[in-house]
Amino acid sequence: MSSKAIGEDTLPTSKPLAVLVEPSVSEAENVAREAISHHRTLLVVGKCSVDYAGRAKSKLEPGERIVIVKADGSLLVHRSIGYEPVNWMPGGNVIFHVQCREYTLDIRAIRQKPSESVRVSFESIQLISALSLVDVAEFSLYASEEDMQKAVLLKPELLEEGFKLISWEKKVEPGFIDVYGVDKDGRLVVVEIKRKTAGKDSALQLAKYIEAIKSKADREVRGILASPNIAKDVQRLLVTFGLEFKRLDPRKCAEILRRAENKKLAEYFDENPS
Amino acid sequence: MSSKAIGEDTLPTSKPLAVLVEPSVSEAENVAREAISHHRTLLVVGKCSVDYAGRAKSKLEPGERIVIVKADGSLLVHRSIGYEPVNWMPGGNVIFHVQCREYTLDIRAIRQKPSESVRVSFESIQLISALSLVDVAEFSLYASEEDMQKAVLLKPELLEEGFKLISWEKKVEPGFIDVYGVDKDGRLVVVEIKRKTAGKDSALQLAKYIEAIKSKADREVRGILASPNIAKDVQRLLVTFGLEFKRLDPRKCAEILRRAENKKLAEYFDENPS
DNA sequence: ATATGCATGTCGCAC
DNA sequence: GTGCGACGTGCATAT
Repeated sequence: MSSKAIGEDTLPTSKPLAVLVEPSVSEAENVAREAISHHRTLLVVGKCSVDYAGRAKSKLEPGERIVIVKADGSLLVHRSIGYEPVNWMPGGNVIFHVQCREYTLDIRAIRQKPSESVRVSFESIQLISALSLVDVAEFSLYASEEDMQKAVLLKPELLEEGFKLISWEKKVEPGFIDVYGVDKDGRLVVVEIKRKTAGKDSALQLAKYIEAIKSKADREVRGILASPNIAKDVQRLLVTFGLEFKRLDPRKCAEILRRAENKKLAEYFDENPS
Repeated sequence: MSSKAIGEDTLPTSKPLAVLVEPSVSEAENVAREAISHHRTLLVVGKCSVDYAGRAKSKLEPGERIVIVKADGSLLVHRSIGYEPVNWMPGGNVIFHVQCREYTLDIRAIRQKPSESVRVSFESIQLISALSLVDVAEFSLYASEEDMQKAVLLKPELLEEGFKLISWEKKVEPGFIDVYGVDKDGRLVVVEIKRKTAGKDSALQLAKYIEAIKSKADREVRGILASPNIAKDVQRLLVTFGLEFKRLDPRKCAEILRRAENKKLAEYFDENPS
């Protein structure tokens, strides 16, 4: 989970490779050409028009915007309002052409599959900068295991249609069962929840719980391993023990909790401690 | 369709309100606070970490990124690669807090509905700029009427299920029928295509075509007005003449043409000139 | 390679 | 306000 790059703390923050305020288009051309050819990040603020042709066609009359060209070839044109770029090009196999015409600086981005192109034509530039952004940090989007359990308790149908909750954190011989219930056919179900990719230990743990329940209830008991994913070799284990896997998306769980309004939920769980 | 703002050509391009290269966090704080409170555009490049909590949760460890805060309250955090922002806040009812802590500049964006917040914490800043972007230009995304007709000819089901093409640009007394065919029940159908919002003239023209066909064929004839939209008062006219409206999205049409590969399509139409 | 489903989707439009 | 569909959706995953 550690995501610090080696030397990240010891290296000083990068300086901009270039910053020009109100340059001429030809001065800006050099910066733009260098930045794009060396796969740096290019940042341009200026008055420009934009034409797009490909999956559709579009025309944007002159106005002052922020344009970003990234190292991977993605291009963004942002107006003064709006979350979304008004024009763009997703990164990938994108070819750029930087050209200084009479009084304009043109940046063209072209890609195949789908075939489309964007041309940004600057008639004046307020600010241009070439940047060498150092960013190797990890981005993590998550819900905690507790969050995922709460989501399942709130919406048991996340596991399967017709699942009815009996209890949670149920004490059995080997430990605590995350979620316990019955399926639509009346069979007992033991659920083991894992926040991330489930390993062998999860399957083994689940198998033990099931044995514990079976020995007491003397009924058919299903076991469901609910996690975002399972390790490859766990699949065999599931088959061996007759267990099932249910993919559970932590982001989806997080969204469900949001919708249920965490505050009220917390009260509910405080008042009903398993 | 003209979209030039009054005075747009006579006013000089805006100058950046502020541009600071490698400022201290406290210097940057002033710029950020001013820009946000006056609903300007704020542009920051620097080493930052980002935390998001709301519909989901996310954590982004320190790295150098581009951060934009727009006049409408939208916030974007862009890494060195990728079309999409790694973190963001859509514009609208967003409240910002700018705070200079010991050695960091924090920018927090908070909104309700859905309840979520993003905090960007800068530990160093390469470049910060407050901008007053003048941009009143119109953005138009379109397919030509010819494109829309080609799309309908390629995919008649755009009009309705079971529509069979008979001909196009068919000559009748008052002029040319855009598209002519039969519906799934064998009734004749006359289609009038408009690239933009259809006015009364479109409905009247369509009605004339239908009369012309009826007088010759002596069969039931349906009339469909296909366009992105119809003017409010046209609705009454449609009812009066027993005409129908079918919404036709020019962007969708443009995409259909793309998929059909324009080149081959052009050949086809050249070889089959109505 | 294409087909399918999800997204912190966002956004616009009808009800 | 709320729900529904479209998007130059983008993007990942499964086939």
